[in-house]
Amino acid sequence: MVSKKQAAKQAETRDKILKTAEHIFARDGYAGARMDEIARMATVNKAMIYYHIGNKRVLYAEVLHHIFSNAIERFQTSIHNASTPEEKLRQYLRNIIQTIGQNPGAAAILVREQATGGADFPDVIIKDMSKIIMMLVDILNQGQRQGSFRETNPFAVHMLAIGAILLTHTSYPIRRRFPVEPPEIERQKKQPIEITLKDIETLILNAVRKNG
Amino acid sequence: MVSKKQAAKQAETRDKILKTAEHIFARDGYAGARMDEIARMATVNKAMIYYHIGNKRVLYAEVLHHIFSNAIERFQTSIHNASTPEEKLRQYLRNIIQTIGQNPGAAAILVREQATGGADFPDVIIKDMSKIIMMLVDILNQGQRQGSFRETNPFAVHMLAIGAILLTHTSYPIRRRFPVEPPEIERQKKQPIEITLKDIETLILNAVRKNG
Amino acid sequence: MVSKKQAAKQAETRDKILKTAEHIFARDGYAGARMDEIARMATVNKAMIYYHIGNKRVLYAEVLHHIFSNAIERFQTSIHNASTPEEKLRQYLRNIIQTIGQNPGAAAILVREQATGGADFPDVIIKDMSKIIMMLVDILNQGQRQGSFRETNPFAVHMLAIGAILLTHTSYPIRRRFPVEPPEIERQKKQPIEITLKDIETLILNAVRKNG
Amino acid sequence: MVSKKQAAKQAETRDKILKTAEHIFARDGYAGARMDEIARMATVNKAMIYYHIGNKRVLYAEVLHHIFSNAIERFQTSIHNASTPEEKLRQYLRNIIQTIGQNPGAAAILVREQATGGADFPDVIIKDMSKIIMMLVDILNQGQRQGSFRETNPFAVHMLAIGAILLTHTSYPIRRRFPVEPPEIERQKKQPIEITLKDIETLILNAVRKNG
DNA sequence: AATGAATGAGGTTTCATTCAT
DNA sequence: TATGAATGAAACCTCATTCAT
Repeated sequence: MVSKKQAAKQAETRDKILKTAEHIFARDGYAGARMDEIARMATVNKAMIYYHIGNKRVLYAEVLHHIFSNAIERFQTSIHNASTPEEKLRQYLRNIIQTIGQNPGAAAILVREQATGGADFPDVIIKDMSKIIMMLVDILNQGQRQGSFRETNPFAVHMLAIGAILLTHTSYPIRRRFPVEPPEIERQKKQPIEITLKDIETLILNAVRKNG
Repeated sequence: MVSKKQAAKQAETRDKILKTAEHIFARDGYAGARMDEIARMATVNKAMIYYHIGNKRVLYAEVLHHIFSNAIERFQTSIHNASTPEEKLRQYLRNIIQTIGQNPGAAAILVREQATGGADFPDVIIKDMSKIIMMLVDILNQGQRQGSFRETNPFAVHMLAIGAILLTHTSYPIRRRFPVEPPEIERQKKQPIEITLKDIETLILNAVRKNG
Repeated sequence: MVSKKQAAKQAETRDKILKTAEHIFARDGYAGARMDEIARMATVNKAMIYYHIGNKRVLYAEVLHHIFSNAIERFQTSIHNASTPEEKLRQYLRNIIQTIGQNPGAAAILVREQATGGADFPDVIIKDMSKIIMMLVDILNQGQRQGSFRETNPFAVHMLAIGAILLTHTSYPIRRRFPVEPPEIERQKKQPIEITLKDIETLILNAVRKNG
Repeated sequence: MVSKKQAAKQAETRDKILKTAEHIFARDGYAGARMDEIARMATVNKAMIYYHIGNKRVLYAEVLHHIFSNAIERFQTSIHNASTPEEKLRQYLRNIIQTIGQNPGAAAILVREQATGGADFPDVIIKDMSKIIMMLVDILNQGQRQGSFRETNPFAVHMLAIGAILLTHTSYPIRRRFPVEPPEIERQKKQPIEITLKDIETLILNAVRKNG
């Protein structure tokens, strides 16, 4: 007999834990994260993590899952609405940018995972990522057939997009430390992340389109 | 009075440690790496790491330094030989590709460090990275003035280049796990890393050139 | 919601650790003491020391604090009850003797700390020691004004008292190894610690009183 | 065939090691002392300590021996020159004071050793200390028979003398940290060690003499 | 005699996980 | 459910001692 109130509270606790865990995993990586700190920051007893979720690995998987299930869902919708391949590609890139932007910590976790060779990536997620690439393949193919896109290697385009977006996010704090000289460059250096991302979008479109 | 033999052996030991450490840090990250394993894999007594180099943090810093001082040096040379801005940019990209390709583990470490916000990055290295960007700025400016390049945001171009190259390297193991359907895509998926990188190079050139 | 039983057990664990630590620190000194042994002798998991108290330094400081706060409290009470300065001085000495006698290990720790120049002594304790000296100063002054005590240097008297008492305690095991000749001396050598202390008390009174 | 020069240099090295070791052992105690630091401070290769002297225990024993053989020798001479028991006692106390004063570090080591129960004290030294007590016994007996001294417990007198002198030396740094109030006491607190020792001498004489 | 390198045992501390209440 | 206490494995680091040159 679990009352609704209890169920709600339980869900809330679970959520608090996951959100905190995402933050810590993003900051410290899997090995660097401490169950103690996660519990403390979530104002939850350490044993409760084990009770509600499971051990460190499970918690990590859950965090990944949480990030992705949230993200991919929102992702797949808005592309069909676009008409031309160019518009679709633009939509596609904006989706990725938005998705990553809305999940603070997600970028860092993703990037780290890549570095590990993704040994900890659950298959579900791999499958989801694969779907995303296939969507890109479709868009590029369509554009090629219509004559508006060049012939390109979709994996290379994918690397370009994801790599640049992730790096832009994760390198942001470092970038501010760069010493640069001419004042005009200094201004560009300080520009907000969104502008850089917008320019990346344009560059990728230029790279793919037949002639700008 | 230290014999030459001893001095040589000492350098060798130091080197063995650093090389092994680079490998392990790349694979497991800072927190995940184990001093024990580094010592074992380097076939060196654990205490020797502390004797020759220092504690874990120092070892890590040394590894970073080793990677960068090796890399950046090789880097800055070959660009002046190129004549046209396009050729220079190509040279520039190939240099980055080569440099990262020749330092196994460097990519993973770099990428992780980004994820941390680079808190552990020594200033020297930041300065070096800055120099690399400034080189890119010069090349892009020159191309613009000559009318062969579009007007671009150099930071965005930098993110595109470094992000894509790093991701291509670090994601290589994951990529092989992608399930993809049409056999022609499957073939592309399996293509060696060098081909993807070549295609990335082309894409970036396209993105920057006025009209391909 | 912590049950009373748990709270009691917690206090008990803390106490067990502190008591054992006092013993070990007294026997082996700070550097010589082993956290392992303290844990084993206290029948407590090693990590519990860190959980309940802290690292080795903190444990040591806690032990010092424990000794002193226990001691000084009991100390300051009984002197006011005495009437004549002579009686007060006697009371004072007996208090010190008792206090040190009741804290096995305290003497050794104190003595060692002196040898270090007390670098590790918390200020609180220094202050407490200072209070004790000031009490002695008062007693001696009062006796002088009344004409029953000689004019003396209170610091010298303090050294005499504390030095002799501490040494009597700490040197007890060594003393038994002294080879002495005439049987009557041998008998004195073997006398229990309390008799020596009593005689020290008398000697100090004689040293201070105007004429025995 | 060892040349004289070599022998001299060897002795010099030995001496440097012993002197440094005395200093370090005095400061850090046996367990706290580090062979590394001793070697470094003596500007001697670590292995040389083992070559010239032996392992840590042996080094420590050697330091103790060095302190005592130097000290006790000088000690036993000058007492016979005195005529009255009172003069002899004064002579005796001054000898102890001087001996301890001239061996910086000796006091600290001695005091620590007492705290350990002197487990590491060689028998030779115990015997020497015994001789010193017997000298005191003789002086006190003589004085009693002549009617100038009270009947006293020689062990108690010995504790008084040694305890106070050692404590005065070892506690000197701590004493300066005592907060004391009336300016006249403050002045006394700051007085040099020699004055306190002189006053201790007087106090002990008063304690033993029949009527001051 | 002298040096720098090496060794191995052991010391302090941390941390994921579980237990008792 | 929730808490503080407990556990044991292992991680980092140190240090006395020895070796090779």
